[in-house]
Amino acid sequence: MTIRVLLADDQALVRGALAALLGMEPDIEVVAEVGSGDEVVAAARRTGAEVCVLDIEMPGMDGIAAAGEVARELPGVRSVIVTTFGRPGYVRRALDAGASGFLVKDTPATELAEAVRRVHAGLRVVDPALATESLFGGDNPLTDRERDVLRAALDGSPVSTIAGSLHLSPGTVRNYLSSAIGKTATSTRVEAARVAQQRGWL
Amino acid sequence: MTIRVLLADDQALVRGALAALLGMEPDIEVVAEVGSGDEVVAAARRTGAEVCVLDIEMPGMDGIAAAGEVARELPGVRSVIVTTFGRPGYVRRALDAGASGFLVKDTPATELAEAVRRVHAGLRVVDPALATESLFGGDNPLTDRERDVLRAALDGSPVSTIAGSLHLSPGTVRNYLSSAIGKTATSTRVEAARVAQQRGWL
DNA sequence: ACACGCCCATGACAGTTGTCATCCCGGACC
DNA sequence: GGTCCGGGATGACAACTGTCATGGGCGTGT
Repeated sequence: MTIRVLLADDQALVRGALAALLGMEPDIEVVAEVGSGDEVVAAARRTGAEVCVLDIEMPGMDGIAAAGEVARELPGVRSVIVTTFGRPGYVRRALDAGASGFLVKDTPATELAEAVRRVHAGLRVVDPALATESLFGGDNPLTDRERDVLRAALDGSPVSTIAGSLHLSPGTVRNYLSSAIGKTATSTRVEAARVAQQRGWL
Repeated sequence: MTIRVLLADDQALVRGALAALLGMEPDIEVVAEVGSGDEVVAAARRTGAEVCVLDIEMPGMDGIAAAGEVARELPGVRSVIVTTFGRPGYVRRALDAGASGFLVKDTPATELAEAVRRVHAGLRVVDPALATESLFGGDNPLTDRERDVLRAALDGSPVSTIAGSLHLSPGTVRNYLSSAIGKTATSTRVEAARVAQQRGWL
């Protein structure tokens, strides 16, 4: 009696490699592999997956959103988030969305299978270093609009462009940016956007 | 008689997964795994690796620099670059440094082993889509100093900070930025920095 | 010797950005 | 009803940024 696992990662090589890694465990069987978050629920339902291993950074629906959809649509199916970036805000968002596990890709390869087993048994698994950091790191102080303008400011576009894409007045955009710069303790909109992103606030 | 492979990737989980993937091939043996570019040559020499599979994005020495060191220090040992980002400039730089292969992490998992075999046999392997793009994408038009200021401008720091960290006059920094903005057809320093990075010009 | 390109700098100018005060509107909460 | 907070906006001001002209020094080719 094996644990049926679904794998979601947009990088085919990494996806295949993870499948090979998990496939070496006698008690684990990879029953589905998908390359985007949108396909997760359908594939999990079709193949009867019991645990979903989800990357966050994917085109279309990201791993956190996919975990949320899985939790709503397929009760009993658990999710483990596996991601490159150990951003404090991600952990909170992932667990709130209904994920049961959270690992960063620096963790030793042997621990993935162990995490899958634990999650399958109904336990929660969170990278310990990240767990404390996310508790201490505090909450997201940004308002909805501040997040919007920061996302639009990430690539360094001028205020006029941001205002156009959000259908706001340039002056309003500058107000939100100024407020976000204050909350992130930075001095330019791009610094504020990067800091916010690194903390998982966007 | 198997092909002896060294794996370098800073993400332990991915590294282990790639090892599992390659380990499934009967004619390939993973003889070393390292987490940074600095360890590559020593580990390759110690274990008698014949092919090095190198990620570009690593702390310390990156995969391209490591491939260059391997080519200089261990003639006969070949390198395959495996990276997340298919940036046109990377291909050129990697091949110039002495790498024999270049793959992006979107490629199907089955092709990695095949690439290792080809490279071991003395052939060159380059992702076909990227090969044409890098030929057409043209060369890096930036001067050394322009690259320096763009790297320092990536996170959105104000000119005064960039000038301080490079020991240059603020006016000089603005001149280089202005020139780089022109060459990248952008309108702010951060846009220029991001465009240059995406093309592998930094 | 000369031209060329890169490095480094200064000064001036217009345009953009960050800050602040101030306003209006609509919920939510006491 | 009053207070607070978020969304949206305007106007003014100082600081920063992008552009351009102009200068000098240094190394490489012809």
